[in-house]
Amino acid sequence: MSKIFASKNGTKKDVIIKKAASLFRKKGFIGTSMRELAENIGVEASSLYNHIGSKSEILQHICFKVANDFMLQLNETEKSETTTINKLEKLISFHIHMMMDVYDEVYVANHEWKQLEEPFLSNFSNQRKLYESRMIELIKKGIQKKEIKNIHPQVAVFTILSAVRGLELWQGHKKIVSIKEIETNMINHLLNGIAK
Amino acid sequence: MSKIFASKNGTKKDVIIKKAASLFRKKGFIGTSMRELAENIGVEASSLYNHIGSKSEILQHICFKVANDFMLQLNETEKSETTTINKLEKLISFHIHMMMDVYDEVYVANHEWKQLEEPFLSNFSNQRKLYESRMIELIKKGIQKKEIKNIHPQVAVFTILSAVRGLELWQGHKKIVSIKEIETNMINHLLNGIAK
DNA sequence: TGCAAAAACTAATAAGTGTTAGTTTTGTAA
DNA sequence: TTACAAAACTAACACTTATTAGTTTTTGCA
Repeated sequence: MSKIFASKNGTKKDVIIKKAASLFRKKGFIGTSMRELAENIGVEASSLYNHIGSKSEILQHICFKVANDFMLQLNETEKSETTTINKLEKLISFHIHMMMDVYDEVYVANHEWKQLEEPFLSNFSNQRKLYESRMIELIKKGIQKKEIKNIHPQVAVFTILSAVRGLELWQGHKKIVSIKEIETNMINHLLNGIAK
Repeated sequence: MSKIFASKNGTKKDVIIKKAASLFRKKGFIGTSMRELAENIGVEASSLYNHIGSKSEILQHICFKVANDFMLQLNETEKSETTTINKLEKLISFHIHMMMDVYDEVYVANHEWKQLEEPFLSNFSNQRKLYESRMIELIKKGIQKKEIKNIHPQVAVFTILSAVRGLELWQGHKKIVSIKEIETNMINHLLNGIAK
């Protein structure tokens, strides 16, 4: 059944999660009811449970998909043989494109992950901390190699991550300023401030 | 009644709003029930309505108090006769201290303002936009005076605002890294990247 | 065409929501 | 001590919540 449907948009589960991401972003996880989600899909609330286990499971899917994407990119960047500044540039660029391409999902992962239930809450929180500490290590190496000024690595990482996270504020301004322009300006701003 | 109480912590309304800010930050505006808030204060939910008009009114108080504080500081900074870089430094410093001193309130204003009802929602949204555009003007003048590189002012403002907003991530790390250290590092990072 | 499975439906559950009405307790000042 | 007002209480309202059970419809394949 519905194979054509599936080949276009993925399984119905995928459709539900996609729509949920959009609603969770706009109204929050708690602020979005299963009835509202169902109505947006064109189905009764109870029918959703033929495809998903619970409301919380939807949030898990969204958050861990995003976390996984960022982790994979970090793995790849760490492996690549290039300068530290170049690695940071790659990471920042990836953040920017994720924020633009899968805005709803990234936003929800950033804002609603605290609504996850255990053990997912701890798991997600640990992944975030791990991501941060690996970026800190990256900067430390850059300082050792004298590519980067003698700054406080942790503060630098938080500043960079916060700045790119704030790209969510750009939603609605995308027509006025091109993504490319945002990208080059932000990378310059954030890396000129620390590069030697 | 309770005049001693009042002189210490302000009116009972103030106590309610303070506790609400703490809960709203941890569990979100919708995620916090009036019963839960009441229990945290040591009272029945209905008793809260002797001091506040509605749940929504609490959120209004929090959001507009914060917005007002930032606006006042911006007014003062604009008036002060100093370099543009110095003005930006002042503003960034103010953001950092607000985030550290009234963390709950600033966090709630940043994350939960979308739950405001009209006309407060529009009012708040307009204040944010006004704040941004006045910072953009500041940077434009800095470029004219050749104090600042020829960057995209809007991107720079968003980058700075996002970075300082991200200071909320520092909650819990405050003991490890001193505020002063965070402050000087962030200001250098954010201003070295754009100063000529 | 008939069968089995997938996915929709209706109806109900138990719990929780903000808020109000009406009443009782508490604290202050005369 | 009495009177008044502030602020607490109990109980209830009318809804909304996520989720389940049981049933019917729809679908794809043999």
